Amino acid sequence: GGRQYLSLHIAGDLPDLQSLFLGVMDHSLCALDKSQIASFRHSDILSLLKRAPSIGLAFWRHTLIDAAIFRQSITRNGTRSAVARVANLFCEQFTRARIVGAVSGWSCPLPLSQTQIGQVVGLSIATVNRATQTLRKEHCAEVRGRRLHVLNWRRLSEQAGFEPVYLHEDLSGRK
Amino acid sequence: GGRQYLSLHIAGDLPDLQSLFLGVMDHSLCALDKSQIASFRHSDILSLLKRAPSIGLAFWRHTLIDAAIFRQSITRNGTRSAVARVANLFCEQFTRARIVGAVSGWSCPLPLSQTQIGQVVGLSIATVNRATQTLRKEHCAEVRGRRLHVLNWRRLSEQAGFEPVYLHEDLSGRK
DNA sequence: CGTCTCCTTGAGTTAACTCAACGTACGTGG
DNA sequence: CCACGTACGTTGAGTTAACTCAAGGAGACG
Repeated sequence: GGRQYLSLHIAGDLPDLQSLFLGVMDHSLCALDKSQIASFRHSDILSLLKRAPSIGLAFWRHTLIDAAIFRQSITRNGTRSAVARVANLFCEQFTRARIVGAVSGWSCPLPLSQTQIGQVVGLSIATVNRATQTLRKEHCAEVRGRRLHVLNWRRLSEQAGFEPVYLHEDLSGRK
Repeated sequence: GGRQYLSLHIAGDLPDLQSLFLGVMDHSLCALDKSQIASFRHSDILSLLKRAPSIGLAFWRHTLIDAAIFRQSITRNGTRSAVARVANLFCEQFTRARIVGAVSGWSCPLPLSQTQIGQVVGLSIATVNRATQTLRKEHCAEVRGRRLHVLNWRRLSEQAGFEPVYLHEDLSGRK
């Protein structure tokens, strides 16, 4: 029943670690924005990991955070209303952009059409449109020119039920 | 908006690898069936990984499969109808049970009430009830006494749109 | 100027939800 | 043995949130 976006990657992500250990890709990647792509031979990575095991642990940690983001998608698209889903997506993208330093003022990149937002949060385009309008009218957030502008973070994250723990941005959490 | 189950673990799974590298748990675990729990000190695991790095890679691979299962949950709960969601869950549980040898004949454990199934696939109990009845009437599958009985695998997996690639059961896929 | 993509809006339909009630099986305590 | 409580599955009626479909408007671009 239609396309489903599984996750959105931003600068610095390693979107294809899966292929390192699993023979078959169960999904595909596509670029939504201007991208630079670097590719590495599996053999090179594996020998790097052998020489510097701590890098392997860091990659592994990255995988764990990806999984946490997937979990968040499940709860977001599970029980919540349309407005809450869209608001939650906005919160996540803004927070992740902040972590990698892609925020300027109260805005960050959001290279998604409303159709694509719908494919992320599992809603039809009409519903997405009405939800974004609600958020705009309530001065929570708005999208202009492929950028997300946060107007009132507190209200937005309340609408979203946003709990950013799962992003594990506190790098000192490393043990 | 209500409880949301994120994933179901079965015998042999390592449900808490996350805590190894991330300081905060963003979710909790609960037992749905009789369970035996083994716990290990992080320090012990880390020193084991140092001595035998290939075990680390195997754990990492496990994490990647978990992530693949999360992705599948996202598509399952995203665009599909109630019957398709429930059927898909049944297919996944049956296949995973088969991989670990927990299938006897055409049945496997399914220690979930209809309420809990709803919390997995994001549906109300009434809808889950009607969906399971549909599957039963169409002789696809039925649940009796906390066990899932598959009556017609082909029809069930068609209803489910089930594509088991993501479970990566082919261990030779390891590189 | 035409075309394309995207956003917007309205009207009608439907799938799923909510709420409430009832049946059945099972276990427990009197 | 019976009375009771509890958990779970089942069913019906009414409501609603989201969907579908169709149309129109704004902006970018050749």
